[in-house]
Amino acid sequence: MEAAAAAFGRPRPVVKTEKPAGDGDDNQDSPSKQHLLVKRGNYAKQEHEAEDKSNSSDQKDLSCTNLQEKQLESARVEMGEVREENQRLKKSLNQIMKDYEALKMQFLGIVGQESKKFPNQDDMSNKEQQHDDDQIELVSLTLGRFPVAEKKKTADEKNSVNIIIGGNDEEAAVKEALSLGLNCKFKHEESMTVAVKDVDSPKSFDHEMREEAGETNWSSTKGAKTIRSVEDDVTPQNPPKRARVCVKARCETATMNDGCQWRKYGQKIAKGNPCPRAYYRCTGSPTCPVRKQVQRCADDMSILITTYEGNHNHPLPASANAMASTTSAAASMLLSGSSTSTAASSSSTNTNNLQGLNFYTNNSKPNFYLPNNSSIISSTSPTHPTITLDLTSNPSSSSPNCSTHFGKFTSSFPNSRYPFTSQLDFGSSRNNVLSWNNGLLSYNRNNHQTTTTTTNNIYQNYIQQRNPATSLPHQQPPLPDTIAAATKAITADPSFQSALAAALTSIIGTGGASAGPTKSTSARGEQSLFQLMAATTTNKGNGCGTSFLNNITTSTTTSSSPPTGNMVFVPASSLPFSSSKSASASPGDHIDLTN
DNA sequence: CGTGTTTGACCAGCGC
DNA sequence: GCGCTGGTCAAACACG
Repeated sequence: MEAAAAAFGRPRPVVKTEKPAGDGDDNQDSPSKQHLLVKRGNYAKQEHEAEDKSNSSDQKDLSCTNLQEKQLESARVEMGEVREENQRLKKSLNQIMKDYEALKMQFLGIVGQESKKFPNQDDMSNKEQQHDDDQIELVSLTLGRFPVAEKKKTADEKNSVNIIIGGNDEEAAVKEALSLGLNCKFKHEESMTVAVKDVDSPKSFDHEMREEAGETNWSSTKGAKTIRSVEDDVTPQNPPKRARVCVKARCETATMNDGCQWRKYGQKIAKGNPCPRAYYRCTGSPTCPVRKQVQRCADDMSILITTYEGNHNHPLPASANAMASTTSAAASMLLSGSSTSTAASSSSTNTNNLQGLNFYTNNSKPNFYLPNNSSIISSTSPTHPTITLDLTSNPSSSSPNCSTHFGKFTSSFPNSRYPFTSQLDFGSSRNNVLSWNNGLLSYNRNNHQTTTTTTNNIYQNYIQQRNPATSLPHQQPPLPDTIAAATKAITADPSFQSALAAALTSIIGTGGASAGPTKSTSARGEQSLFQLMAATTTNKGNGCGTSFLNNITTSTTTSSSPPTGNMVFVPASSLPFSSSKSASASPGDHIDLTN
């Protein structure tokens, strides 16, 4: 209760009032505490003075005793007031929790309706499906402090997805793990099923590749293919949409280190791409349905495209949780946004306000990243949504679209009737710049909306200093207000935060090396970005491990707060990397958080 | 010996 | 029906 109250930035007077006055309390953490302590100190002082007086004169004993009694009485009265205040706070918190529950139920209802709109396929069932039916995992989107998040995760284990956004209030400095709501539970079937063995995987995959590189040779002829999805439980009445989460990032190693344990079970040479596509299966649990495909971009070998499918049905380490959160959140966004595909077909920019989570879809804006719309449209089979978190900033890419966007959060929801592609263009925000440049991921927070994006990008300066020969990412041209607004809203989406943060985590975790889909990935006890950020920010006194993430959103909506500076992440690709087969060692992990 | 990788074979869906 | 393709399986192999 107290923790929850603290999470909402409320003082906690009860603790102090419960203690007897004058017990030598040296705790002066919070202003409220200090306030109470001062009061108590005054009382104690008065009492002490009264005692002195009583010692000096017996005649004054009676009056002093009366004074003490009065003081004691007043102290009791004040304690009672504090108790009342505490009760009010509790009531307020209870009301908030009730509101939250109501909103959550509303959200679940909306999600359920959304999924019904897409009675997609998925007649397949496999050996692992039954298991999943019994054990639908929870995916925790934790952008805040982990301990509570983990506890909550274990508490309400099934069919739930927790999105915990750390509070950004003053109480963040409190040591105890606090979690601030947005603890969204999704009915697994509907929203959260990221997973998915996208039948259409080849097409969407190829399509993304073509989008990225402007390539046209990639095979996109194949529609839905083999459905061997193991993961998602599919009820015949309400088959879930299949979603895939594709993360693009510059990575020189075999795979991105996302914290999970992966076992490679296959490799194929996909048509049109000389680079083989590797298939990995999560080994965190024997029945874990999560799989991922790893393939390098044909045009830019430095770009690693990792496609995740499925939800983990086992506990994940914090670092792995991040990526799981990414996939879940991204898929959630995608699936949520997909419901608006119909509307999106008639408008260039569409807003889907999902329980406060703004989701924008865009299907026709030329500015948006859809160089090859036709392939989506030509899709005849009810394909599956693919959301792409593009953290690559490829100045040298042959694709003009590539060069004009720092980071693209692209989701394609191919639909035979209402195909659309939504793109979250990180680079379009004038306040935030998240970009991969030469393997360096930079986040630039600029709270002054009138300021251009890159002017204050210390990271870019840093890049230039480190590698003057390196060309800076393409300057983001001014974008229409609609896009900017969409970007703002998207970046304000907790799901987006989660996806973004998790992607960052995965990339940074890749570290110099990592990658490895081997057992060593998690054996090293790698540290997630969140943890690193939490430690860093806490040490700096921000007191909130999620301040970084919060900044992402708050900076887009507020211009009053002073700029907090830039954060520069140096991922693996910019560092010497090992070419070992397992590529598990990550000595080069380097995170440079500069303020 | 256990675990993970490699790699050819196999399966299934789709287009012609 | 056939071929192509993506995806998976599983035996052989490698590694610690």
